[in-house]
Amino acid sequence: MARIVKHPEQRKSELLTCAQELFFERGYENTTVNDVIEKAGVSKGAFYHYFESKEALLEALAERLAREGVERVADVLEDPALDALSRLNSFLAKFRRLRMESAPVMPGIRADLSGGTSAASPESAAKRRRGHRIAFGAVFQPENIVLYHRINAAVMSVMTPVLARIIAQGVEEGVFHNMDPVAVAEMLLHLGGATHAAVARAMQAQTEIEKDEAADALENLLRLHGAAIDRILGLREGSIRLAEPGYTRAVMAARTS
Amino acid sequence: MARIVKHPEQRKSELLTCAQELFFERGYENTTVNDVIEKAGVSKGAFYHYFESKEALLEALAERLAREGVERVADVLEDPALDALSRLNSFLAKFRRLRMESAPVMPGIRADLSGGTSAASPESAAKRRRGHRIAFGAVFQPENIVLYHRINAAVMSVMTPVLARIIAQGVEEGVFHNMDPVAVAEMLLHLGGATHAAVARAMQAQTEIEKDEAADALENLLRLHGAAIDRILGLREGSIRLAEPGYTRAVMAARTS
DNA sequence: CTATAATCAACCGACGGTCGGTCTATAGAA
DNA sequence: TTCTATAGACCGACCGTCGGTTGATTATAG
Repeated sequence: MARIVKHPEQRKSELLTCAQELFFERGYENTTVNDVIEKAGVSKGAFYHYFESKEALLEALAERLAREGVERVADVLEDPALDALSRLNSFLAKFRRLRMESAPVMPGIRADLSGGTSAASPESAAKRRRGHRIAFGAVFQPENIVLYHRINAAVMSVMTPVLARIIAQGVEEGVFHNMDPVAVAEMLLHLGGATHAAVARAMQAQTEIEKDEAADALENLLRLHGAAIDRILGLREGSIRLAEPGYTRAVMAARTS
Repeated sequence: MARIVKHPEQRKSELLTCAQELFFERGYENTTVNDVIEKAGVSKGAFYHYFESKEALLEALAERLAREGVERVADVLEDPALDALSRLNSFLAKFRRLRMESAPVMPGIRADLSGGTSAASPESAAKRRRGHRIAFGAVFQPENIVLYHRINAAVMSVMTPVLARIIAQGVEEGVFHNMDPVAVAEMLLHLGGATHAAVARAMQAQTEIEKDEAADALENLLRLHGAAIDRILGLREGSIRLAEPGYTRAVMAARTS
C-alpha cells in the first residue's frame, strides 16, 4: 500500500481522534485495534509505533480529554475579578456542561465528518470537540464502565487541584467554612459521580413523557446536590446553583434514540 | 476424565468462589476462563452451562457479594431499639468495614485453603468471607477498575434503598434535616467512593513511616467526610463518626506487601 | 555547492499465540 | 427414554510481534 508520512504529532492525534469516535460509538471493548487503524488509514505497525498497547491508547485518550477539559474551564480560573463563590458556580456549570456534552447526539450533524478520511483533514481542537457532541453517548451505556471510569479518573486528577484552589480562595475570603480544600474538592468531584449516575438514568428515557419526567427529576436532583454543596461549604442555601432551569431538558431534547 | 456430578447450586457457588479468589488475586482481565475451570476442576462445557459468558460470571459474583453485604448489615436495620442516628452510625461503620475487609491480606493464613481442591469442600458463607480477607487487595489496584466498579455498582444498588430507609427514619424523627432520602442515600454512598480512593492511596504506602502517615491522613479524611455528612443531614458537627481512632492503622498493619 | 552514503524514525502487513466461546458427544439421574 | 450436567476438541477473533521497507535528514566526500 501507498506509504504516507505525516508529522508524528498529527498521526498520534489522528489515531486518538479515531479511537475516541469509535470508543464513544461502540465502546472500548467493542472496538478492535483493527477498527482504529482502518479508520485512521494506518498500518498495525504504525499503530504500535505510537502506542504500546490498546490500553495505552485509552490512557492517552483519557489524558487528552482531561487536558481539553481544563482548557475549557481555564478562563473562570484566571479571571481575577471573580469572587470565590461566583468562580465556583461558573466552574461547576462548565464542568457539568462538559459532562453532559460528551453524552448527547446532535442528529443530522453526524454525516459531515464521518468516514475514514475525516482523520486526514487538519484537526482543530474545536472540531474535535464537535466530535464529542456527535458521539453516541456511549459513555452513559452500562457496557462502557471502563471507558467512562478511565476518563473520569483522568479528569478528576487534573480537576482536583484546580477546584481546590477555588475552594482555598473561598476559605481565605471567609465565605467558605471548611478545612482541607483538597479533600473537599475531591468530595465535590465524587458528588459529580452521583450526578453522572442520575444523568445516565435520565438518558434511558424513551417516550416523550418519560423524558419530561426524567428531566424534572434530574433538575430536582441537581438542586439537591447544590444544597448539599452549600452545606458542605457552609453557605446559605441556594448559593450554589447547579441547575439552570430548562438546561437539562434542552440537552436531553437534543439527543437521539 | 472421570465425570463428577454435583448439585447445580453448589457447582455454581464453587465456580463463583474460585472466580472471586482469582479475580481478587490477579484481577478480572488477567484471569482466563481456563484458570477458573482449572481451579474449580470443571470442564469448559460445564462452565458455560452455568454462565453465559465471562462477563456474566463477573456480574453474578458482584451480585453475590452485594447480597452478602446486605446480610451483614441486616442486624442494624432490624434492631427496633435504635434511633436513626445510631442506626446510621452503625450502618456506616459496618459498611466501611466491609469495604476495607475486601482489601487487606492476612499474611500466613493463606496456605490453609489455597489450592485447587479448596472449592470441593463444603462452603459456608463464613469461610467465603475469610476468602475476602485473604485476597490480595487487588480491588485497590488500578488495573482492576472493572472488578471494583462492577462490585461497587451492585453494592450501591442494593444499599441505596437500605440507607434511604434509615435516612427516612431520621427525617421522621426530626433529627435529619433534608428532603428525598433516596437522593441523599446515593450521595452518601458516592462519598464512599471518595473514601475508597483515599484507601487506595493509603494502600500504596510501602515503608513503615509512609504507612503511618497514610493512616493518619486517612483518619483525618474520614473525620472530614463525617463532618460533611453531618452538614448534609443537618446534624451537629461530630454526630457522625466514621473513624474509630486506630482502626485504620490496625487494618493497614494487617496487610502484606 | 552538489552527490552520495549513512542513519533513523515512521510505516507496512503477514503471522502467531492467547483466549473467549461453540459444538458434538456422552454419563448419569429420574 | 429423556433431560440435565459434564467433557473437551475445536473455532475464530483479536492483540501484539517481527522482519522488513521507505523516505527524510544529516554527515561526508568530491
